[in-house]
Amino acid sequence: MKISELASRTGTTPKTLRFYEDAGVLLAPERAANGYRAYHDDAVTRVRFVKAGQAIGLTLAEIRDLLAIGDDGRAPCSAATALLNAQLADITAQIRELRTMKRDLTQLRDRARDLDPADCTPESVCHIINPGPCTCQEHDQRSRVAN
Amino acid sequence: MKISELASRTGTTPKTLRFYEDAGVLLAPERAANGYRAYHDDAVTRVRFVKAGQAIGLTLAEIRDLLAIGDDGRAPCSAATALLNAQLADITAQIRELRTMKRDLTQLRDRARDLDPADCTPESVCHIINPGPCTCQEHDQRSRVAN
DNA sequence: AGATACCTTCCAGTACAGTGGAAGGTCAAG
DNA sequence: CTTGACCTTCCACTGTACTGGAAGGTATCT
Repeated sequence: MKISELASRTGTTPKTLRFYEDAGVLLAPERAANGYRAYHDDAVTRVRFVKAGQAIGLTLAEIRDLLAIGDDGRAPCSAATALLNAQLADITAQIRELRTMKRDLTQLRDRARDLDPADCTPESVCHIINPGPCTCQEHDQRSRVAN
Repeated sequence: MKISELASRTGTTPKTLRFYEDAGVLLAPERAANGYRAYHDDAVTRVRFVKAGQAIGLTLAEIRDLLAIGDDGRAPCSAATALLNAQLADITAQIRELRTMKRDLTQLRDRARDLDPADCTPESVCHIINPGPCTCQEHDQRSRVAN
């Protein structure tokens, strides 16, 4: 199969597939007499695996390492499990961080509703986003913006 | 105040402050006779504002635009509110996406517990991450692995 | 023969927020 | 007078996953 067929079979592009080869996630395929890449059917599986990995947030480097283990004939089970757990911890941390952000953002927005633009002074540049020494109570420990 | 003082007062580095100036979030300060940057005290406020913006996930470009409005003498209130709402929507979407990922990851991990490494076959490269047509029930509407 | 739709390689650029380092100027202390 | 700690500019690089485009070869259709 030529590169554009592999691309359409896997929902990607020839450009991306060549990039994956460079990145080491796809093995260099055989070449036809004319120099065109000639993929086996199992390349489809491999590309799908790459996409499955990406879908759970793995980087191409992580996917490449996992694939390299399989290519060596070893079962990537323990590496995969480790990655899964690391990824889970990572995602969980990211969610926590985003939730904190969201809470802050919501607080800021709710506070902005109660503010009169007339109160705007450039003391804190913009007291909507940076509730500094303006309308509200203040004491300068950076615990405020982040809270 | 010289650049390293501003840096230590705001918990950043001279390098970053020069970068911020290039990026347009910090105004070019006056220069001392020797060419050194000479910052006013309000630069501290400005840098803190930048950090407050970053803490809620704004990009330097967004922060820069907000600051430019303030620098023009206009109150950035409406722009700030709009950004806040956009940001809120964005973060919410990101959280949703991460939660989906987390659910998938958890499922994968739980399934991996029940798998025997002996079942590993390279059919799906790694059935932990890419539960393909292997040990388990599966049906993959697109023809499965023709390799 | 020409058009077109592929294919090849290689180089460069995107977004983001910095960081590293070289080459050189300045300043205070010893 | 030298040392060391600053400061200046400028250029390049980091990581991530591509994307764009140029220059050229190939295959197929008309």
